[in-house]
Amino acid sequence: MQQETLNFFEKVYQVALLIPYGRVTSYGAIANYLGASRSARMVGYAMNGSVEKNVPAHRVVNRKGLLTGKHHFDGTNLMQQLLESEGIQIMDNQIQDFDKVFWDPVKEL
DNA sequence: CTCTTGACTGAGG
DNA sequence: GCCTCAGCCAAGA
Repeated sequence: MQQETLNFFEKVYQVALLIPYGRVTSYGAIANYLGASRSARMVGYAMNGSVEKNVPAHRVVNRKGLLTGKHHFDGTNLMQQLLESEGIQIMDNQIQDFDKVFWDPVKEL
């Protein structure tokens, strides 16, 4: 489903939308899937419009499983609550059992 | 065209 | 294992 017609941002959105319920992934994983493993920052940068794109950005965290992007939500623990509502355990902005809930688009797709 | 910004990552101390 | 530094790349001013 690799459409070169899509922009980098839109590709990020597409992958993010494919994240299964109760799973999470990292910016680097998405970037790697897009063939831009060096552009992990762009993935997060693209998420600025994730809300408008209906993208589950709360399922996307950094490689440590840390909710680094929670600032970009309502500004509170909204991101954490969304993840917890999906069955993901979070403690101190850090996903517990990260390697268990981790979803790698390269391997899964 | 140049400079700045950033929801990142890997390597080194 | 934690902290710091540097590299990387795209978009906006």
